[in-house]
Amino acid sequence: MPTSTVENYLKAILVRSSDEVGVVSTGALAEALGVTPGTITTMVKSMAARGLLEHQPREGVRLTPEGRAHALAVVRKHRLVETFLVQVLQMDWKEVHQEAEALEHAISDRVLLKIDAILGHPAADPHGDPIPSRKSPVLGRGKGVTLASCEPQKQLRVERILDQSAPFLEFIQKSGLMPGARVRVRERDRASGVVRCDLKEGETTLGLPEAAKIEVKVS
Amino acid sequence: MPTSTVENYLKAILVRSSDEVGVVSTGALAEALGVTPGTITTMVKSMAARGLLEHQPREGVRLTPEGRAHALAVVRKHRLVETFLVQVLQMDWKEVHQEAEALEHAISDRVLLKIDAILGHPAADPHGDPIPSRKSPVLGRGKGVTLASCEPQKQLRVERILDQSAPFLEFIQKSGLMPGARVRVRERDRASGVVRCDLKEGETTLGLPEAAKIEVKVS
DNA sequence: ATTTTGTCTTTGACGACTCAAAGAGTTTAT
DNA sequence: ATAAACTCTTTGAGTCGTCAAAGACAAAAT
Ligand SMILES: [Mn+2]
Ligand SMILES: [Mn+2]
Ligand SMILES: [Mn+2]
Ligand SMILES: [Mn+2]
Repeated sequence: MPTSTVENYLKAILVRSSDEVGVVSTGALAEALGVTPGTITTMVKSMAARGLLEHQPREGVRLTPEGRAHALAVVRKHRLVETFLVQVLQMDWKEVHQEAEALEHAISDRVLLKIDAILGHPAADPHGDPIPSRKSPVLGRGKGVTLASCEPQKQLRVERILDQSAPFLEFIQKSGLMPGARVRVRERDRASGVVRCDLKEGETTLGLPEAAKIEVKVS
Repeated sequence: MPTSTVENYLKAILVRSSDEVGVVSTGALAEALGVTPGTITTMVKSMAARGLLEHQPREGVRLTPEGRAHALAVVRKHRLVETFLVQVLQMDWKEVHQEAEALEHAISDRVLLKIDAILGHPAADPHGDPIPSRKSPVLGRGKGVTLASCEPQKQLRVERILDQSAPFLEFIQKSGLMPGARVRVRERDRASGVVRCDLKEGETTLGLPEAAKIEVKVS
């Protein structure tokens, strides 16, 4: 059984290996996990010895099928727990990511089955992130259009928030841009870097990089 | 923040310091925690240095007020989680102790508040163990009568099961002796060491040491 | 072609937790 | 009173996860 440290490493690698080859640099991991590069090299060697990943020195790291399977299981736990905390325990949307960060390592598969059943096998978590199913080794990653890239004036629906940081989620909540909300881009001004949107409850304005973190779908 | 290892040590000490002075021997802890005596001595020294307990070498260990408060908080978490797993997630009575053993270290106070509220601030867990409240530093310990010590022929109610081991819980469940059940001791034979009880659903027979693990109340 | 810069790895060290085995103290039996 | 038995502590060592600092490599600049 991997420790929770190893599980966090696996998750960080999975979520960053979006490109075709699936290689992640040790530097990116150091950044993501908040440890020094030397620590990453050490851990990565021990994880490679355990068969969880392959390490090309000075190149990067790639999950083995076993490592990938375990990483997906952890992501599944994380997202089901988040959904449970919001829907059953009525917790605040902005808090659940942090809580799930710990619970994902403590919840057994038995408990997870119960949670999944009570929730009715949801497909996405409260941030719109897809919940990997037990059988499909998929992890959809921000391929859709965003408020920064969509056509203006169309009726849209918020699909997914691509930034879990508390201040950003706070803003999303305040302005009513949570997943499921209907929204329309009134204008997008490249020069000033500003996007203006209409919502049911009034309007809201945000910067282009922020708009790019809100995935939408034509509806 | 104590690690989960330290939390388990605190809990083990609390639950074994039932006597007036509240002293627990390092040997008893080694036994309870499944580590060697030398490990206990080492850990106990570091916990004493952190102010969680006092250590009289070759005598034993006693929690400080701070250590005691933290231990009670962990026990509270454990028992509320057990209750939640049974009542909300409908998990099997015999499994929840094991699950709670991990979750008690991963659940935040915020989540605990929600759980406590949803359950309606219960006073006892599924085994009948009292749930310490946030304010009362109490931990009632098997002071009542048991099936081995009560008067025969009286109408009783099962209050508490004093053994969390899976096989024993399995037997309790099978024979219908779970907390809340009505029961009457038909006969107790010191010579053969056997207790015979009548329940709503038939009768059951058990040994004296086992009967002593079932706390009851006249009803 | 060198040098510089940026990234990655190695090395030595540490804290937390654990064990096995040897040592010290205490209690009980002879 | 001495020995035996029991319990507890010490010592030396190992694993895991981490850091700081020094070293190696590769890409980019000159
Ligand atoms: Mn985590
Ligand atoms: Mn999420
Ligand atoms: Mn525990
Ligand atoms: Mn219990």
